[in-house]
Amino acid sequence: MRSDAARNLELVLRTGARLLAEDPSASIAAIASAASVDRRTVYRRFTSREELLAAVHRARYEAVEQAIDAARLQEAPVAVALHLYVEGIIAVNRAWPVVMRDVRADPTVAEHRNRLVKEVDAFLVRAVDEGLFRPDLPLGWINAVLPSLMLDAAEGVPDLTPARAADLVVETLLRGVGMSHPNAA
Amino acid sequence: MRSDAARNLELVLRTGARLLAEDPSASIAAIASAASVDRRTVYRRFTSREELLAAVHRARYEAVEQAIDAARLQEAPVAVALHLYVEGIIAVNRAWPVVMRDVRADPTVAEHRNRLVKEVDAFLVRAVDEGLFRPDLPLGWINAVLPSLMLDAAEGVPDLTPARAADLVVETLLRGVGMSHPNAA
DNA sequence: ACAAACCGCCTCATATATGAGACAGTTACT
DNA sequence: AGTAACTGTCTCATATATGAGGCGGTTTGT
Repeated sequence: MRSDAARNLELVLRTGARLLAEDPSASIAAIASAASVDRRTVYRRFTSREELLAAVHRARYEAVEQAIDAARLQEAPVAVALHLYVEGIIAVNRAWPVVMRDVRADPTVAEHRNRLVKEVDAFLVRAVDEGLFRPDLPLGWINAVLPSLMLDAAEGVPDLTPARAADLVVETLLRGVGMSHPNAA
Repeated sequence: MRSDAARNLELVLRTGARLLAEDPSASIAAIASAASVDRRTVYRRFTSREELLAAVHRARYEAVEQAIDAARLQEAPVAVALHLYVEGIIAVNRAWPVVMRDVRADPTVAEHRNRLVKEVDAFLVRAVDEGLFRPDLPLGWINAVLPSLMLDAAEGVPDLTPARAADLVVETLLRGVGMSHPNAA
């Protein structure tokens, strides 16, 4: 592939992620226009709209995979792994702000996603076993709350660096935002 | 309005909320079909698609308003008000599962929403003042986290009643899901 | 039972998004 | 400099969603 083509491809993917996050039904024309590229250029690279969507999701999940690998979810101490994971995902959420909703679209993407979800699930179980999380809560609860918090940190407090935002997420997750706990006062 | 027309209207609104939550670009035809009603019936009641969307959002925010009023955010003790508010919103999220994203659509709806947001903001400030929440966090953080948690509680743990789900949200919000705090063990 | 309201179904017009073909002009590598 | 790759533009076909008019039949309220 020629270098300018590669640049355009990257640009289309990133612009697509951004626009689709704001409006999941953004048209190819709108994406192309926002990327300062002709609509036809997009259609030359991706045969169909679905293909572009799949490519954007793929880009995102590759970034997620890198973050997961870097967090060493199975080997590192749980507290460390948790922080690394959260920080990585916050960065990914900012770089690839794709909506999580219609993930079931492409089968390859779904499979990729399921593999990563399984890894995180295993980590959460380990975190409970090793006493980081309370075991008396519905298992699905932490699983639901953690991604929400990471999304809030990515979008809700954009001034914070990923590292500081991760501090906030982990602290909120583990101890909450209430006043009365040992480390307060 | 005739009674059967009222029933159909209600049905369309509820079905619309459900479908639009799953897929914000759901067509009028899809909504009508899911509501076992002809497409033309919808268009008779709502001149345009925007109008239907606005009506659905209006229905949701009226329910939110009821929940806020019932919580007595300014008079009741903060802990009580918080719990009542959370429980009410969880119920609303289940009854009117509208996406929060494109709220900026209709001006009347946006205005309505802003008024409610302001009320909740004031309550959160009071909660900090009265020592329920830690004051050393970005003000926007609790504001971002609370709605996410209420959404997670509505969708992520559907088996729990609104009251039990509210317990979970409040406890998670105030003390987190970590192991080491005074009430554990 | 009767009049009005309402619904379902047909049809039509319009707008917008998708996808592809062809070709001239420009840009990148060797 | 020359070749291959790439892009922009124009055009066309197709599909789908929106919105509205009209009409016969059904349901509701009195």
